[in-house]
Amino acid sequence: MERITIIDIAKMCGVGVTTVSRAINNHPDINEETKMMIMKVIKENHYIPNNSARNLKRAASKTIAVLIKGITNPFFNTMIKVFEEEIKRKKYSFFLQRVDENQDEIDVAIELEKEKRLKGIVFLGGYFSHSKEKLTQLTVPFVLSTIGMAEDVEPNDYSSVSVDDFKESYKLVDYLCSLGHTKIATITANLEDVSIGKLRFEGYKKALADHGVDYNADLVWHMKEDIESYTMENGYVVTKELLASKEEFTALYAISDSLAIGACKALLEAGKRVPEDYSVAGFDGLDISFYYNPSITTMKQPVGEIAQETIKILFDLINKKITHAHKTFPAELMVRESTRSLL
Amino acid sequence: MERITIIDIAKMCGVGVTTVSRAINNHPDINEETKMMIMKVIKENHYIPNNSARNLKRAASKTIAVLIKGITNPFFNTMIKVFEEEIKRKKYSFFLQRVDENQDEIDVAIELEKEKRLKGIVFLGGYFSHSKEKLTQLTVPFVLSTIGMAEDVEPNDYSSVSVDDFKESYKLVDYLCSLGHTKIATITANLEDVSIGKLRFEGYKKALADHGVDYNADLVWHMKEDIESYTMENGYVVTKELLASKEEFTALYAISDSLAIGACKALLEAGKRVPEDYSVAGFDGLDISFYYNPSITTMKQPVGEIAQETIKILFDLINKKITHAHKTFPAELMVRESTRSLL
DNA sequence: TTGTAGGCGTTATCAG
DNA sequence: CTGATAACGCCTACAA
Repeated sequence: MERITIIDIAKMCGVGVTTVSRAINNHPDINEETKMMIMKVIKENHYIPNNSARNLKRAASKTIAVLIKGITNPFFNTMIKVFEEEIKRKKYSFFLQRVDENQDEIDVAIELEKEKRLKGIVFLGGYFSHSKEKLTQLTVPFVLSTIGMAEDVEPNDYSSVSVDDFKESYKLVDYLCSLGHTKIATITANLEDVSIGKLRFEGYKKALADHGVDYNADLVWHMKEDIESYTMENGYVVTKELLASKEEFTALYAISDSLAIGACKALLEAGKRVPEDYSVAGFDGLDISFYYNPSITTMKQPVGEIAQETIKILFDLINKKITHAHKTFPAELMVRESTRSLL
Repeated sequence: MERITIIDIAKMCGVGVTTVSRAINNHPDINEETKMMIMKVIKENHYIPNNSARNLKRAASKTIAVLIKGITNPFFNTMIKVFEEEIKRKKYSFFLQRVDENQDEIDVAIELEKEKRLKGIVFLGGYFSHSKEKLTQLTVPFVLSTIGMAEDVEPNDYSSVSVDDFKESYKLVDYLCSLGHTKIATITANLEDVSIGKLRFEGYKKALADHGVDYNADLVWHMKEDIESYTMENGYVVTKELLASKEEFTALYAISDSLAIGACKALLEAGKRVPEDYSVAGFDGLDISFYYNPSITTMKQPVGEIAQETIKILFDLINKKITHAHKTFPAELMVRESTRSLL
């Protein structure tokens, strides 16, 4: 099968390559009729321009890439949809790239920026702890969406949109305390975690402290390293161990809804009732937290708004209206069936 | 910020571009020392080769693309992971591309094939009804994984791996009947559906017929068009309508687990018990079907095996061991808490 | 409105 | 082992 190129089309049409190029790219300087004719020939011969060649030649394309780390996260789907809509509305094209858990997203971004002549980048998920030097290798505007940042990164070096994980986590545990719970177990990230896992855990500790509840390390359980993190399975397994430990508790705070659901399952399987025997709360506000039985009390992240604001900031950056921006949205406490008052 | 190219690197190293190229691509014909030196300069200057230029020049790359339609489907994640592992194990690189619901996957594939010089393609999800003419525009091997095919497409024109949706759906409904259920409502696809939705529905009808149960159109409910299909929300809304209709039934078969969960929620909210008042069954075998309360009886698709076989066939195609192949895996009936016997 | 020719950054060829 | 140089397929001055 011969590769058919723009030159072939030009020959078939008896015109120059320029004209064909113009027909393809909706260039104004072209006769409508010849354009029609060319397009017809193109269709008939199933000619498709080679993107590599285009990108190579083009000085800049109007495309925005979204790099997503940990495609597992269920609420990314919603965000991606919003990104796509907003980007298309601005007449830019949209490119989604998954980046592996153990890949450096900045490296991927740099490569992609050159390859596709990107106008902007959105980083979704994962954890950022790159040096300023690395960050400045990115020559196009970028925004971090729902991403944990290392504390030592200069806020002036990047833009971000997210929820205040510390504060919102605090609110949730505060709510649990206000229901009279004092023995609140938690399923949280590993100790080395420095991202949202840590923030949510800090919120937990602070809330307990503010309620005069002594911190009890025996109530703190970490996700299993050998199971994918933040999954139902992880919550399930950890909760089984928690139960087996005979440690007393009246409420369980899992730092994600998926963990919470796994926890509920483990509780229910052990013949316990939720919330009669144990209150359970999650975090994120996934759809399933509503559909689960019992429905799960959680902090709902305003994913749509986060996504929208991300794009807004990105375009402000592109249009040089701003040099950087940080926006945090409040999460919403969804009080549902899985928690009850002890008072 | 100046774009730095291979030529710049060559100059800085005092060597020719060829040598630099060799260093980058691990070509054997190069002195280890000069290679070291060049790599060092590359690192220091953060030089990154331009992929567009590479793809343009390269005759063929060793990359396999996976085109996925409807990223929403939760079990695709598992499959993607397997694809990635298997492809990397074969020393090929892996490229994942999402294709929009209303985009023609073949068009995307053709474009990508040229751009990236693909060696093979996996199509995941969606529905296929392309003409032979269209299919043959694809000059590289491809395999359809978990995809519904129109009946009029020549099996010799493509390869596929999936579950027999008709047969497995039949088995599930057969099981429901064997529990003594005769009034089995179903939440299914729209009438125009010609893909897995139709197949599963046909399986439902056949099973009823074989058990001598009269087909009752009033028990057949279709997903809402204005809500994303196969979602919990869709199952939830439809089931509310079903309940409001006062139509009598003892079991509900939703053609996906997500629909089934939405259905359960609607039932539970209405004060009904599952399975005491209504048995509920789903299809797919998602993780959540196990974690839900009650756990959902379902047909579990062997997603890992399907993914593995997909890659195996793809490489057989690439190595010209075969010209096409079709493989169907059996699904596994998972009898769980959401269904009960009437006998 | 149309065509010619040069170059985008790499890799492959082929001669040193 | 190394280095010019010609493609790869397209876009875009510039000239016609």
